[in-house]
Amino acid sequence: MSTDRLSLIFSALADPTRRAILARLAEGEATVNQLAEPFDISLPAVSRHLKVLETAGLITRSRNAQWRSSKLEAAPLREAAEYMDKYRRFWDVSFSRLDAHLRTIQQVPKNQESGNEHATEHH
Amino acid sequence: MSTDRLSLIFSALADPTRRAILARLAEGEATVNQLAEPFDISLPAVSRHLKVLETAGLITRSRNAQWRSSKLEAAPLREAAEYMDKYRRFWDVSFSRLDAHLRTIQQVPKNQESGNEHATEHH
DNA sequence: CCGTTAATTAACTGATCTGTTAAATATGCG
DNA sequence: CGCATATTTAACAGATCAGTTAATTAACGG
Repeated sequence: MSTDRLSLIFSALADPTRRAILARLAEGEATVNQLAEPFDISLPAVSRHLKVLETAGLITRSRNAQWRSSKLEAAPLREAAEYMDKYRRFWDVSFSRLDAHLRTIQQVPKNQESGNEHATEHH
Repeated sequence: MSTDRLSLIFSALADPTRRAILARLAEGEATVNQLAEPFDISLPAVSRHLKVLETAGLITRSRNAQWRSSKLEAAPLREAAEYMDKYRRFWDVSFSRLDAHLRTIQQVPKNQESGNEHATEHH
């Protein structure tokens, strides 16, 4: 029984259909039928995927008449990102406590417009 | 048929034993027996976990006499982190193109430090 | 060689996953 | 109410998963 949060989150993310559903929800809330539309699988199958995502905390759902709207929830994604961050030093050659510290106090300006700013919050 | 890289990575990470193995490997290479030592499961079970991690690209293995050493590999973790990063705006309230721009030119310091809550990985 | 140690493979089991179709439930509306 | 629409639940099938024990392979060292 792997009922710990991270296991729930990672196994929810392990399915491509569920990741596609999350990607869709990143653009806004949607009903089950709307979410099912791009896929070749039955509605009950989508319903079960949503249940998995809900159990992992990746979505919340509300009812509006006979429609159930799904909404992306951030917390578990953040949790997963924080897990990855523990391993950042293994791939980010420019990552070290010293380097992070320097970036924090110096705020080295970036010429690129890719707002990739994980220097301020984490470590 | 979910043989895509991200699915392999996330399902490898979905198991707490495998995450514990990765955590151990973050401290350095180790043999199968050394990796198996903390767990109550058989050696073949650990061997299979290593196979899963290897298939996901999360470790590589080398042979030294009768010992097989496992080594943590960064690329898949980075890949997973980059996936998460696409959703960063959903949890990081201070994250947006505008906000990143403002931080770049204004140098707003942020010193919030969150404790490392999920340190225990074993089951 | 032979015995020992390290690790994997084989064969099997029970549980969980992903999908199906059919039936059930929930809600709005004429 | 009674029908249509949206969604979930039930029951089932096949695949994959995580574990076991027993057998096998690989390499070293007397």
